[in-house]
Formats: sequence, structure tokens, C-alpha cells
Amino acid sequence: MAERISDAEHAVMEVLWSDAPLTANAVADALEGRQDWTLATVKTLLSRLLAKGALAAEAQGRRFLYRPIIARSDYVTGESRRLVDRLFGGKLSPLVAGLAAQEALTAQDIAEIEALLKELKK
Amino acid sequence: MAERISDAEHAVMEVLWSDAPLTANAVADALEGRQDWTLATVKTLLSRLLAKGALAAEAQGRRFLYRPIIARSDYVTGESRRLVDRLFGGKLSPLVAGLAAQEALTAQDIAEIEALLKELKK
DNA sequence: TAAAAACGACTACATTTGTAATCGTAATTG
DNA sequence: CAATTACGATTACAAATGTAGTCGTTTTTA
Repeated sequence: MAERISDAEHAVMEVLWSDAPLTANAVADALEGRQDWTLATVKTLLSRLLAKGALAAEAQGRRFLYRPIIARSDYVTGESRRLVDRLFGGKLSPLVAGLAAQEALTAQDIAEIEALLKELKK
Repeated sequence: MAERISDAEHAVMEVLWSDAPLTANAVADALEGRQDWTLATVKTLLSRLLAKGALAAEAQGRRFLYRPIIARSDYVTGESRRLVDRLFGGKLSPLVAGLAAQEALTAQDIAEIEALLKELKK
């Protein structure tokens, strides 16, 4: 398993992570605005996610209710690891340094991360 | 511009970021072991990167010397931003938290990041 | 100098991805 | 009940990607 989830598929997963189970129509509605996809497109993505084992579908009459099988935290952790491994030799500090250099860190971010690290140390 | 660089292409970029300019052959040699690609494959990737404007090639007699046009730091920053935006709503702390929860942070990582943050606070 | 090796350019081809349309059928509605 | 609508399944198709092979030349090398 561990089939890769594409960007478009990921948008669908986000909808279902925030609310599930949902019908294909409900997913399409939830995407309205963000992604300008036809219902057909959303259905294709749902099928592919189903085939990849990222979703489960339970029949409700003639239609399906889709729900995530993989947890968002697992996905997110996997993607994070992937990036950190690929670009920073597995070390997180250069990532923080890089984003910091780019001024992507607000004072609050810094405070939050510091608090987090303090927690971790004990 | 800002054409996306694929995974395979990225491996080629890494070689050139660590040593450039190089001929196609030298790049293939440098990849030996890590990626099991034929010379032909490496050449295809070099051409695509050239077409994407990620590399420049300067003729040296009948062959070319390839060198990166985009800086690794820019690439890395872009990819980091992309991930953080896509998965964490642009906030870095949840990424740190996620990797921490996964025990991907050593005591040294923590110390390093703390030092970094202290620096940032100026 | 003739054969072989080395190059870049071009071509190839299967898979994945983005983005849908169509088909067969079941449910709704007029 | 007949026409329309709503569904999932199947099919479509271009672009990107992974992975190479071939062609036309130019260098080497024997």
C-alpha cells in the first residue's frame, strides 16, 4: 500500500478529514469555490482514492458514503518526513532555519515552537 | 517560469548543487548507486531541466557543462512553503509538533532549533 | 583512415495526474 | 407509467513523469 496521494486527491481528502462520511455530491459542494471542479471530476478523484485504499465507501441505498481510511495525522507526518528527508537530510532544524530566513516565522510562531520544545525536553 | 521540478529531476539538481558545472557523464557517475539510471535517462532529465529553466548549459567543445540556474536555497524554501501551506495552513509549529510526536526529533535537534529561535528573537 | 566510441537531439512508451464526458441503470417526478 | 434525473462505472484524453532507445554526427582510436 502507501500509494501516493496526488495534489488534487489531497484536496478531496481534506474535505473528508474535516467531515465524513459524505456523498460524492457533498464532497463536491464542500470543494465549491476552492476547486472549480465538475461533479464528474470529484467522482473520478473519489474512485482513485478508493482504489488507492485511502478511502472506504459504504453503500447507502444506491449511493456511497465515503470516509477516510488513512488518518490525516499519518498522511501529514508521512509527507513531512518525506520533505525533511529529501531536502534536509532528515534534520528538521534546517527547515526551521530556512523558513525563518525567509521571514516566514512570526514572533508568535517562535513562541509556540519554543513552548513546544520545552514540553518535549521534559 | 517556476516550472515544477519532479522527484527524478530533483536528484539531478542535487548533484549539480553539490558540484558544478558537470558534464552529463559526470552527473550520471555522481548518481551511481543512489539512482540506478542509464546515461540516457540522466540525459533526458538534464534536457527537461534545461527546458524548465532550472539549468544552464555551456558548450565545452562538443559536449555541455551543466550548472544550476536556480539556487538550492530558493528551491528548498519554495518546497518547504508549499508543504507548510498545504498541510499546516502556513504555520510551522504544527509541523514541528507532528514530527516531534513521531519522535523524529533528537535532543540535539531540539537544542539546535532552540538556539536558532533564540537568535531570531534577536 | 576505417571502425568504434561518444554526444546531444529526437523519439518511445507506460504510468500517473488533471480534468472531464458518456453509459447503463435505478430512482424520482410529472 | 413515461420522462427525467441522479448515480457509480467506464472511457477519454492531454500533460507530466519515469525510464530508455535510436539517429546523425563528430571524435577517438586502432
